[in-house]
Amino acid sequence: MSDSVAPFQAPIGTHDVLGPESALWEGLTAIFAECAYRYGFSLVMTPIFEDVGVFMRGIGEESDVFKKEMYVFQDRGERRYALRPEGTASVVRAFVQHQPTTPWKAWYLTPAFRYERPQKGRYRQHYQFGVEVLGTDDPTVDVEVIALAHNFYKAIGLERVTLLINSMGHKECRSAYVVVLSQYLAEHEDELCDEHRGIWRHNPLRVLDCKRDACIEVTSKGPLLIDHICDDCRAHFDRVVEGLAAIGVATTLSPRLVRGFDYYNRTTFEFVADAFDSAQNSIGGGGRYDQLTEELGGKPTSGIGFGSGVERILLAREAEGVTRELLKRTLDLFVIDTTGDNVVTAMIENLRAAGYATDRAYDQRSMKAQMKAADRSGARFALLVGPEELAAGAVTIRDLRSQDFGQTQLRVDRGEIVAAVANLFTK
RNA sequence: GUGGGCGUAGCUCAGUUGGUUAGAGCGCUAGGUUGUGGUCCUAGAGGUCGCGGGUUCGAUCCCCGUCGCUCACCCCA
Repeated sequence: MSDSVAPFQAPIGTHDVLGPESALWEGLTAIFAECAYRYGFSLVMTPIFEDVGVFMRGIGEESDVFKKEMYVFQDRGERRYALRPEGTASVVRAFVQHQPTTPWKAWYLTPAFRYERPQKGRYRQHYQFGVEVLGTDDPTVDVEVIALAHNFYKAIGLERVTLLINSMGHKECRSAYVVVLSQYLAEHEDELCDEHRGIWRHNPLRVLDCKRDACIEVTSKGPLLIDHICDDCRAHFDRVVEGLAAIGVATTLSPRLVRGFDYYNRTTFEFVADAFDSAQNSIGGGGRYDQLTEELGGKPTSGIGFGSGVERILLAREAEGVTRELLKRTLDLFVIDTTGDNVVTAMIENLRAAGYATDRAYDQRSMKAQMKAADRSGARFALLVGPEELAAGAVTIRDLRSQDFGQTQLRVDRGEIVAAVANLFTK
């Protein structure tokens, strides 16, 4: 700590990830990338900030996320930019800009920013894995996107995850339904929760998503969107549900599922972590957005995507008590050197070049201190070089897992080290 | 944006119904023992008790403000 200046901290609602937790992040990322790869996706990277219009047109001017949670700023050229609050809009903008051949399948890992009060599972900067498919409205792709997510959760050890699914129909279905719903809500206005009683007209669909008993009571008896979608939308939805059933993915029809971004139509879905008892138990979700490319100035192109919050995945894993390691990140070798000779530095470089994760102590510490460091490093073997070994051109190799305090250590010539180590690891 | 809880060593936390030099465990450093590590022993470093103001003879403890953390609401990943 400094004498005069208070130490800086990460901004509110953001966090640093250090080891050993960061190994979990590496593992999740590797597994997600592998899942995406198996489904034929390739990585897409887009800027974390975009013209404000991308999100205004994308997630919708009227959405809460756009109205009160955007990080908007002006650059020196007076351009109005925003940090991305979610992944889809930017990726679709990139699609419109570059017009890759379709179907275009892209996956990403990105930070997302929302200006809101942080709490468990909710941050100002969080991370999302996601995939998008542009250029087809084949229900098969809906099935595959959902299956990818399903398999990803399974691969990282989550078992108690429920898939909620609904269809929002297309634009015309929805506006017709809103009329019916509004009529119904008007008749039952005084039964709604305090929050929605006065303002439900502003966005009737939101009432469906209300978690309060009063609203649930009313809407559970009211008209359902799924019953008011057109035949085409219904057929599309049925194909999705049947497709999922055919590959053994269990679905829970959730007629009241309404997601927060305006661009969704037809298939919408959400993955809920049952073990994570919180209002933030939604670990991922997505849906179809067949009008979004047009909103962003492109040709009409169907699209569907899925996003999942990394922090919430980790909370869900914790809640389920999943302890399975995702990625082995342990040291192979720790070199103890009391001579400070460059011969040792060269030897270590050789071991690293041969593929062994190798660390060492610095600052010419005592043998005891270095042995202790080796022990705590988690390395499998310690390689010791003292004055005696240096003079003899040799190294002492010691198994740090054994309890015998070095009675079985072996000594090899420096030139034979890589071979000797390889031999030890194959045992 | 609104409301609750919290803020003491690197980490996890005690503690003082306000009273002289603020504690523990872990970690860290040095030394001893162990054939050169994991156990054990000894010693040591490290704290403006978040920050600012007030009450008081005296505040880490009480009051106010502020910043931060945390949890909840709205909404979302």
